[in-house]
Amino acid sequence: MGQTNPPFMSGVPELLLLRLLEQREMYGYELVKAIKLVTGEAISLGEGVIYPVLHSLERGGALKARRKKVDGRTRVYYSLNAKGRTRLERLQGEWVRVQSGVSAALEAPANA
Amino acid sequence: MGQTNPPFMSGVPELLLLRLLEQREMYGYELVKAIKLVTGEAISLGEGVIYPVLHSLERGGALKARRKKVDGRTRVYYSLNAKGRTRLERLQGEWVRVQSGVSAALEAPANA
DNA sequence: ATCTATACTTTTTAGTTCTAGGTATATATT
DNA sequence: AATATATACCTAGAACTAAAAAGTATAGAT
Repeated sequence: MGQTNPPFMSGVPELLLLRLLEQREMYGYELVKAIKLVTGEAISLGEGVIYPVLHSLERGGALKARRKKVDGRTRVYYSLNAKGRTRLERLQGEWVRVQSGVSAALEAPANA
Repeated sequence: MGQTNPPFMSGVPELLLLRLLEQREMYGYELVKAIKLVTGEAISLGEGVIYPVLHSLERGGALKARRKKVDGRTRVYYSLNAKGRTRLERLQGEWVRVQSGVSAALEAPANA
């Protein structure tokens, strides 16, 4: 008892973050802009979504953080480590599964 | 104030229900099985998800309910009305938008 | 007699995401 | 000089969904 699964469609913000960080290290504010960009404006996640996810991924050992001073401002750059790559693969697999399922439902005339 | 948007990935259970009911009238228990079937087991929504959604859609005027007695058991058949068809179109459009956005993010090498 | 499948329902809990605020520095504008 | 905008971080609280769990009841199979 007490063992609950996360909502079946969740984890997309996380998936997007991990996918971007797989390509190169980035900082939070940069990720906010990047997500809007790569999704063609389709998805827009505010800082209030991004930062908490970054922190929880770091706590969970999926991300490594590195502070860097640039132009007097401090940036926190995040990069994937092994655990993060595993997690990315898992989330990506789940997404493809769900996405395929929904597509099937939408396309199927579903009759003889 | 007080005006909040729904989570950007939500509404998939609703979308699936509406899509199935667009094809023919069905009852709750039937929908539970049908969703598993048409999504190729990718998505499995329990009765605790289906019934509340059906009720709220009915209250909102998107669905019409019709009770029917079959073999001593009572079934509540639901069918789409105009409002439901509009809602289906909107949700489907949203889904396609988000789905495309995520796909773009997953596929993009995103560099020069 | 018991178990499984059908059929509906509601309550509680868990979890994510959204909004809205807050701090602070640098640069551009008026 | 003052103000506005962009950068960059952070968090608390609210809103909302969906999951789990349990409950009622009938029919049919073992």
